Amino acid sequence: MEDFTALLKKHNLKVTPQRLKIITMLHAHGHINIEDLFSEIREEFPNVSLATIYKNIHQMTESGLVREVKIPSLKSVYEVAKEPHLHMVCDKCHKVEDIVLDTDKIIEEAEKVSGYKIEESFITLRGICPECRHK
Amino acid sequence: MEDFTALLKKHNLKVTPQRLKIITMLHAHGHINIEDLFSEIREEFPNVSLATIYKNIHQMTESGLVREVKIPSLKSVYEVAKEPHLHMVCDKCHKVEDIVLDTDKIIEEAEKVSGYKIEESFITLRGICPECRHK
DNA sequence: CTGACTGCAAACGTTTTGCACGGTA
DNA sequence: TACCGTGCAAAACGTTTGCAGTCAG
Repeated sequence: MEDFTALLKKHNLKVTPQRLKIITMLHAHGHINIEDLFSEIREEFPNVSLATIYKNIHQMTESGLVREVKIPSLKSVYEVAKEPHLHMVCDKCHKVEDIVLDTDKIIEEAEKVSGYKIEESFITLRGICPECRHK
Repeated sequence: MEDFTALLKKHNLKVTPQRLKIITMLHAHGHINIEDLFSEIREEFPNVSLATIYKNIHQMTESGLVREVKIPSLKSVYEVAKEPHLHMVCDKCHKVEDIVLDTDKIIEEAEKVSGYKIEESFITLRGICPECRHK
């Protein structure tokens, strides 16, 4: 995905420089929290308001363009919505990575055990990343 | 588990009426957020302070007696720490339930794919509970 | 041209802190 | 008794809101 202008239009959001920058940052970082997002955007738009960041992140989240990811013991981070995936968090360097895995088995099992009709799954795995292990 | 006095002592926390009440509430509800916890405890201890709730929840979380559970689109809830389990959240009635499931397969698969050494997993499944489905 | 978006400032809700008093061990 | 825990009030945070000016469509 490269054309963020089209992405905004697809979600019925007007294309503004601030919004393009937000999506570009989310895409570049993979995952980023509000505070870091704000200070990075400030470098290019010194007058950008924190309120603008919040308003836009909420609009984008509601329109389905962006997703909030809640991770234990970390601030919420945001990502551009894409195919379902798991989150890996490193205990040492605190980076967040996506991995794609087939979760059908466990969902099916959970439905059987609980009687729920499951709509969505949120899986976060905590541990040590390969880079930190080899230090 | 019934003896909350012993549980507190085991975690090197002094036994106070407020702390006993907090654990009793967590245990009774399974999962509860700070706001609800506060108002329920107020019924028995009208002068209890919100600061006391926060301080104690933090201490209990740090000592490993209590766990925070972050759930998408809900406030954080807290639970008495117990064996590893998944969380089921109902989209309609918003209740949170625990289920115990074998997650070894998916953890193993994730370790293989990512190269991480996984220490802990956080799995939340969103859907409709049996009670809400049959209405 | 019109409605939506932005930046600013104020308001708001939640969580944390400092301190004097009281209770546990 | 010594320290830790409690309640209260104030402060600190993070997030939201209202509004006047500006910009995208």
